Amino acid sequence: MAIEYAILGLLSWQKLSGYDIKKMFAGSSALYWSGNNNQIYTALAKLHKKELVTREIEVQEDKPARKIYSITDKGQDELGNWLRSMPEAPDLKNSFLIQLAWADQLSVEELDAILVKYRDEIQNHLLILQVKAEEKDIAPDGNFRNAYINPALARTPREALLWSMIQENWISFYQNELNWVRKLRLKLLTPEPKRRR
Amino acid sequence: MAIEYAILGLLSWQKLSGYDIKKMFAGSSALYWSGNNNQIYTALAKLHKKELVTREIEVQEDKPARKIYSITDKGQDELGNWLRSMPEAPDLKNSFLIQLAWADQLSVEELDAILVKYRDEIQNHLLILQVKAEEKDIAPDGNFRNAYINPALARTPREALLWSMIQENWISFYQNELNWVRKLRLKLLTPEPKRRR
DNA sequence: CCCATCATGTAAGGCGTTACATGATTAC
DNA sequence: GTAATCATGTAACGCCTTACATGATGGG
Repeated sequence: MAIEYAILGLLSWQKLSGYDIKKMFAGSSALYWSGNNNQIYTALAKLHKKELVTREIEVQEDKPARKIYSITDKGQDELGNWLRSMPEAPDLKNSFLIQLAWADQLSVEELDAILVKYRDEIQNHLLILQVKAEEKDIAPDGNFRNAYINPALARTPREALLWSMIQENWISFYQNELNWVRKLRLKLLTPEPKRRR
Repeated sequence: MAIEYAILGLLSWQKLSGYDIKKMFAGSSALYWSGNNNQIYTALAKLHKKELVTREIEVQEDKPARKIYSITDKGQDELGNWLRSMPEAPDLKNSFLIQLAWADQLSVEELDAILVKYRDEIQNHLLILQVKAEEKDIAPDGNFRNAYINPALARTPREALLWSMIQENWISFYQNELNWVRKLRLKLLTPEPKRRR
């Protein structure tokens, strides 16, 4: 369901092949789908059947033919309705918190070890994000790589603002997580003193 | 996979029926599974087959019989291994960000309207969380309702700290989200001034 | 020689949700 | 009378991931 709107959104931006979309999904965190997501081919077929997109075949020499998809007016309407519809709350699944819940069974050292591992994991994700955010994503041949949602490629100042705030949302999420681990480790080092009454 | 460990964790805390576990999943945000999750019955069957849990049947008058599950030593070992294993990064799926990405097609009013809806949605979730956090979750009959991961019911000071920090993780996530929307709305009201160089 | 890239797709499996089924009791 | 609670479970569906299949070109 959501993936179809994500694709429609991309196509409202510019015409793309399935392969292009796949690469963009892989290179973006905002689009949360996994790198090698072959769902998009079936999703595109569905969108085509519903007449929300049209497809033209671009034959290339030396390389396989590409199927280039464009959004139709009907598709634009459908997208517009979705954009105006009730936003859903984010869904966050953090299995680490379940791990932590029973971590009192671990020794002080073991507990700190997994906290450090978690911190490093988050730090890594944050770094990757920040590197991507700084990339000027237009390759010399004019192709885009991680162009999706890059503020430098936005069409209006407002769109640039939205896109940079989307990046910031991700960055602040990881930063919030880092602050939280730091605080937790501190508290574990210095157990809470008893309060006077 | 993850659900089995979540159940093992709960059973390492105390013996429970499938129905109990179901209610706890429904009443907790840390355990991210949905309210009417019947997966747990099949998961319990799997755990039983693997001999990670034992089951005893408690016959009741007036009410259907309950199957009470307890963790075995083998189950404890399995849980211990998982607790010490590499934590995974949280996975966050925020379809609202995809909505926002193409929201430049909306009017100023329409855009602000969905931002307000999103803010309210988050605020609601936060409130529910905070209310739950304040509940003293032991009902007069001695049964627990949302007892899972309630710091008041922790067995050691360290466990209480962990559990309260798990709650804080959720609260800070929503608060971070609220700050972000506030900032975005402000920026949309007062478009960015050009910088001097 | 092997691997990566380009480009499309199918098939199978895993995980989670929703709906359905049963059946008694209690509350509005 | 209808709904909710207690308590278990099955079946179907949806979404996503992984693996597999094809087949050419170009680089290390």
